[in-house]
Amino acid sequence: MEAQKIFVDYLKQNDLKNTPERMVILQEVMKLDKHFEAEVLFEHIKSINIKVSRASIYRTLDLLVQCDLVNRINFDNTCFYYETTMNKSSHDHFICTECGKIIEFYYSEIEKIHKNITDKFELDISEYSHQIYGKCKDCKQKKSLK
Amino acid sequence: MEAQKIFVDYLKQNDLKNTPERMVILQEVMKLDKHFEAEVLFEHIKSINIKVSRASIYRTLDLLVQCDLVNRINFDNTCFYYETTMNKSSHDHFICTECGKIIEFYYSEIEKIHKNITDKFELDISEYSHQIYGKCKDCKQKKSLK
DNA sequence: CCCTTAATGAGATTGAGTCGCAATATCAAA
DNA sequence: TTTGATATTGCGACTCAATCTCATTAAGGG
Repeated sequence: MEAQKIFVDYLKQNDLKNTPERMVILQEVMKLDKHFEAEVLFEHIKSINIKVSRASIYRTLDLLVQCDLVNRINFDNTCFYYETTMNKSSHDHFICTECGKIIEFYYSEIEKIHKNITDKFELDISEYSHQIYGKCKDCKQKKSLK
Repeated sequence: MEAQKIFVDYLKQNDLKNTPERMVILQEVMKLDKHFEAEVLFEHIKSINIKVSRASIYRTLDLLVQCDLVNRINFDNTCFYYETTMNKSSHDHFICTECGKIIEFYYSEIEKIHKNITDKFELDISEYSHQIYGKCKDCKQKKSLK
């Protein structure tokens, strides 16, 4: 299903209004295929001469996370990062602490673990966060050359 | 090995000085058996009439993390949480988004995944972060009674 | 077209965490 | 011991993402 339809439906079902600001934000977010920061999105939208306030950026990103069009990820505690979920399967991230490079990975075991925990403790899992930090191949070699 | 000896050795090996502030912080941290916030530790130490500045709390916690006596965990992006590693094996956390309850869990598959990724991408993993969010058994039931 | 209700923008505010710097303490070597 | 190079401390100022306030504006059902 198309992202815009999902979002519009979500708004309607929750008595929220379909505003130009929300549509612009969705549209620009869907163009991004990498992880991005709220501030960067704000600057980007400003740079194409569309006026949307910082507060609306944050508020709308929250909505997009709630209707599962966007994931919010906490890489480094400096700020949240966002990524669209469309055409992407569940995945986790490796972050190189030297150069910032990000490697996405997927292991079905993760899902099995979550299923197991859900059953064992009778939980209702809504989201999860799994990041690995370290040095990537290149940075590891650079380091050892010194 | 005793925590204090590990810390003192670490300081010596890195040309860092053994100061009363550092010893007090270590001592108070080791008394805590739950996850705690830097600010709470700061207030606690102030409350027992020991004078250590906020900056020293943060700086010393960083050192304790570096010498592996303490883990730094990012639960909710409001702030970092810390926990001692002594007498504890590697584990991850489930955080109830309703009541804040934390369940610790361990699956050896996580380590296998990390080993696999390390080999595949030739990485050098230094740390990882794995949290699951949702409702615990109690909060799930409360919710469904409404 | 109205009217209720939600949304927006601008700027103030928050709060964890960091930084700069002068004053002070540590500790190895003399 | 005493000295001196260097690390550490504390304080307060600062940063910066994110949130909040609130007056104004807009959406959209009836």
